[in-house]
Amino acid sequence: MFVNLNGNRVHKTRFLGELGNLPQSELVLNEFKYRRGSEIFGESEPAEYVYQVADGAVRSYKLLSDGRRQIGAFHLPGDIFGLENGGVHRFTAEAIVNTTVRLVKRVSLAHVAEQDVTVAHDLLNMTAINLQHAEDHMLLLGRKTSLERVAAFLLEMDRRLTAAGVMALPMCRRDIADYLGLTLETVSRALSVLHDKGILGFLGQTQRQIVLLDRPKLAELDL
Amino acid sequence: MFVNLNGNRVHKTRFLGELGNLPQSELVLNEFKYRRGSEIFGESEPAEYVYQVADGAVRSYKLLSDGRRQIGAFHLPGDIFGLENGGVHRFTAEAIVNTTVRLVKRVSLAHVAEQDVTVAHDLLNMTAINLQHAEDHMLLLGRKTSLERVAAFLLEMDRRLTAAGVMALPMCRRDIADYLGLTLETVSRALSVLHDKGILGFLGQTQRQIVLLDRPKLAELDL
DNA sequence: CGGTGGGTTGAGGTATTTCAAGGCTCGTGG
DNA sequence: CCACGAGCCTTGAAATACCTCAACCCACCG
Repeated sequence: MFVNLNGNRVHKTRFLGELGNLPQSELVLNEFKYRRGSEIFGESEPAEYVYQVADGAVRSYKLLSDGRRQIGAFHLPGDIFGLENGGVHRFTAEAIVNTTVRLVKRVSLAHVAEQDVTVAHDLLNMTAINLQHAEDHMLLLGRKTSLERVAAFLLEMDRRLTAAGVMALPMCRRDIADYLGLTLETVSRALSVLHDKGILGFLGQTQRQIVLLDRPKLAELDL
Repeated sequence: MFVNLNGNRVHKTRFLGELGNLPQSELVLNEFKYRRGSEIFGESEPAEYVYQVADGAVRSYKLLSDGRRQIGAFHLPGDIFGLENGGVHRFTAEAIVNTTVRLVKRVSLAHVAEQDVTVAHDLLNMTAINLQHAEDHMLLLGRKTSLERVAAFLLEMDRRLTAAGVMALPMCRRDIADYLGLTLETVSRALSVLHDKGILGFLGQTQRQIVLLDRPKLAELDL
């Protein structure tokens, strides 16, 4: 083990799951740790690696020149991100909390895909899943009210990261806002409304741990 | 030639371009005509065919239960649409004007892709292009002002369909609005602003033919 | 302990929507 | 050939959902 320039720790491991049963010999790679807030890759940088979240959480986003930010996706343990068809990243990716990622060299993956049809198939599948998420998110961003957006967000997170009834959100209100095309105040108010309606509850004082008390009512708000 | 249930005309032809150099024998298929406003396929219908616009224009959109609509993309001559990785359409597609499409059976395409690596590659490529468009559109929908959205729309259409300096938009203001996450009035006002600033001009009384007089200024508004 | 990084809440401002009126074009039918 | 209605577009005025600005609270941490 050693330490890289960002103070992030590094050691060897193997890529897991989702990419079919890869011939592991081809795809041994590094495991990396990124500190809360540090950048994993930048928009328009050459895409050298493909990443998988081992532990933690990642946001990927685009910026406008004046600093407005749109988060396109949150990546949670098990998720693969940074997969590009062209050679260039189209988002910036940052660790939301201290995060461990596994990575493979993009070219070696492309190489394997040429040999192995199932891997090529998996690549297409993953791209299609990303596309579907983006399509659903366009509907949310273009046409839903703030309450509907927050409800949809909670349901998405509930689906993806609930352990035993409690949702421990890794991201702050500003991240949620930039994901939903709102301001952090509007997100906060929408959560308060849902809380007042008895649809959700908070655990602890941190406001990051949420319990969904009435999923059906939340689903009604989604549409 | 014959006429189908919708009164749309049909005859035989061959699929063109974009899918590499397909072994054409495998992919002979029908050419179809859809009348202005008619549905080509519906959301969540099984995806039997993949389509290419030969002539005309198509919108694909999602609806919320109360009728709010988000158009995810416009398809212009040469564009392929209705390509699904799963077996189900995730948008409704409608002809904006009288439109001719070519179509191949999805299964036969999948079959060819299994044999031919370059076709599989093209499929991934097309999905990745759709993904990129959706990602860019999320930024627009989540973070841009109405003027920026309309400017971006004009630049996109300029790039995709300008013939000799004049842009003949096939879609109405409401379609543009539902694409940009705005109301038709807001789109109309934004166009008026751009017109007043001397950035664009109208041709004829129809307001569908637009001339970009100052592309650099328009690009500034995009960001 | 004081500062910093979240988070909530209130008050006021504003971009966009909603509602409404009017104009133009085009197709249809008397 | 003209009248009429439907569709499309623009523009104004009023309403509103969301944003901005600001104050305050709390937890955490050097």
